[in-house]
Amino acid sequence: MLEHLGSFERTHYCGEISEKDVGKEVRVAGWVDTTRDHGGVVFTDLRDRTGKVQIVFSPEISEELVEKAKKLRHEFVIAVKGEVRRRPPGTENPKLKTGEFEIYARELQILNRSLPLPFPVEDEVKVSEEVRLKYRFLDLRRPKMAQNIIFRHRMYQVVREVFNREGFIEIETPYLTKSTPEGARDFLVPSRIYPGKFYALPQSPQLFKQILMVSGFDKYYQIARCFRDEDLRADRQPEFTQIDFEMSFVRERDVMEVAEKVLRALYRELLGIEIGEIPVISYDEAMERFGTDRPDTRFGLELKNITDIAQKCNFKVFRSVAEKGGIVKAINFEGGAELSRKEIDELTKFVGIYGAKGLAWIKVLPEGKLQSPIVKFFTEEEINEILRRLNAKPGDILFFVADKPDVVNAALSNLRLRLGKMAGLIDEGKVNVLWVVDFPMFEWNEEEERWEALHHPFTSPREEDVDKLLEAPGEVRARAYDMVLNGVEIGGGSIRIHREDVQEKVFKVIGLSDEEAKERFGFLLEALKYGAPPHGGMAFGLDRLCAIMRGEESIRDVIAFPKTQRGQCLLTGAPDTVRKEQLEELHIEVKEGEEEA
RNA sequence: GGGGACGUAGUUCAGUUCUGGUUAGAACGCCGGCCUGUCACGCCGGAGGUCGCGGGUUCGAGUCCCGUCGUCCCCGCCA
Repeated sequence: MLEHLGSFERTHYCGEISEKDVGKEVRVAGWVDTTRDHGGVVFTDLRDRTGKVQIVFSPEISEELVEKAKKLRHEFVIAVKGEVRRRPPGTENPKLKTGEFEIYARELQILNRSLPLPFPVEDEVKVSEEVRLKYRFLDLRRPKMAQNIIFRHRMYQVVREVFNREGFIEIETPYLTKSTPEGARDFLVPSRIYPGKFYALPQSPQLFKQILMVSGFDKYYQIARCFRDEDLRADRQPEFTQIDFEMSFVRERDVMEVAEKVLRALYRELLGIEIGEIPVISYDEAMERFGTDRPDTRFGLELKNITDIAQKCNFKVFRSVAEKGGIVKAINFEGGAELSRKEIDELTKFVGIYGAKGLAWIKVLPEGKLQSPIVKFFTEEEINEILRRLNAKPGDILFFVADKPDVVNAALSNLRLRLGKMAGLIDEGKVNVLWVVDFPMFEWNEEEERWEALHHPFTSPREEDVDKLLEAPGEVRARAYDMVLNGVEIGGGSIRIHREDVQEKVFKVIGLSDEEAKERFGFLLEALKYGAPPHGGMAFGLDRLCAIMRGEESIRDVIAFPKTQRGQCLLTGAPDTVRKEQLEELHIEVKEGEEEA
């Protein structure tokens, strides 16, 4: 039954049949989307990656041909030779790009069959992700998914165009490299030649690109795969792609300008959107106003600090928090006074996820009266100052969280997002980009009782802070910058340390002994001794950016073959056990009872 | 490591708790037949189920209990 391609040569893609082809003989090939058998005439929608076109099999051409066409089923692979005709008046299909035309088939080759499908190949498919991932080859035939993947391809091209035009050199860095402590868990690759030794897959090309600067390449870029063995989320995969670049003899602004060029080109050329001036705000300001270093500034509902009032008030919950170094912040959910007790309870539960022990509230009723479980603890002056500071009007509800700063900020920044969504305050059409700068260099890790690099330990401190590195690490500011798009961190970078003495100091602050530093990063320290130029760079998260630009919720929908939340590839079944001989060659023994069936 | 939602034909779901009871339904898809302008074609007929898996309670379990596996969302984690 199946036929060979023979001398068939495709002349057109399905989705590209147009006015100029009318009357011409064309040859198309693809997958059978649907067939409609009318007894006499048979209609088939033929699909390839460009779209669909209707094929007509008519008994007026050949009874035999129609009989053959009746055998077509979903996703059969066929090649068709026929004449493009304008459809008879009244039978045009406005839903199809090619809906004014159709191909009158003269020849039909059935090249392959398909089993009945586990799910229909169409955009509005309501099927579990589990099934989609198992049959990813079918999922990727769905026009929306195919377009996502093609869009991603076009992103690579635009990115390369910009960097090439700006004089950057594309260089590949190794995937088999050295494990580095600090940061995420590494994926390890055992060495066959060196028993007991391991390569690590890179968490980023960071160290290699810095070394390339020392080598004098001056401007480097790469669309690089990165690997991190951490738990997954909707926006996190164990392997992901970065648009990575690095430049020598630059300051923050130079790097940021290149990044802006890349982002602007992507939006202009792929979506026809011009991105305007990109504002810059400090980390401190972002934390104060939004409670996060990646604020979504498409809407208001900003946080207000009332710790000073809390310190003096008679509400013990607030006051004791303030006295212990905690803070109290509040948010005015305008027009929210109609929230029910149940809804408030739900929001209380919601902030609990982020560690908040409670959610205090004050309703300003339409007639101006206050309703709240906590007003009785405050003087009239204090209440008036709170209302003034939050710009509260009748009909509003104020929410308060008191706790350690990170808990308050996490709880309220997430509450802000939730309320913004709930009230429909977020304009999904907006493209809101901003820079966050002036990050602290270090963060105190309470569990490990040591300072940690907030960005990474190769980030340069500000010149004027270098002297404070050892005495007051908490006050040191980093020369780092993050790019935030609609509340998503899409990229980040920094001016790096190019002096060995400064790099050693930073290692010391984060508790890395000289020996350890040498052991793990000796090659970097060594390189810094041989004429390392001042340099800096940045990396964009390509998957996230692609997902945002395509309006997808999950980066899995812009990755051809993603992993599940437990890190499995449902298509191939990875990870999987390997043969005993393979393990032996690698000098690896799996502990008894820890093997999965 | 923790919290939550879900798991029943190929697929999406109903049935599941309060209230366990003979033969587990629907839609789409699939198979067969009819139909010359459909495009979510239409009409007639048919097949298709280890109710995720294991154990328990019971005269009797899709339904109740315990465990386990899987998918998704979140917290921790992700320099």
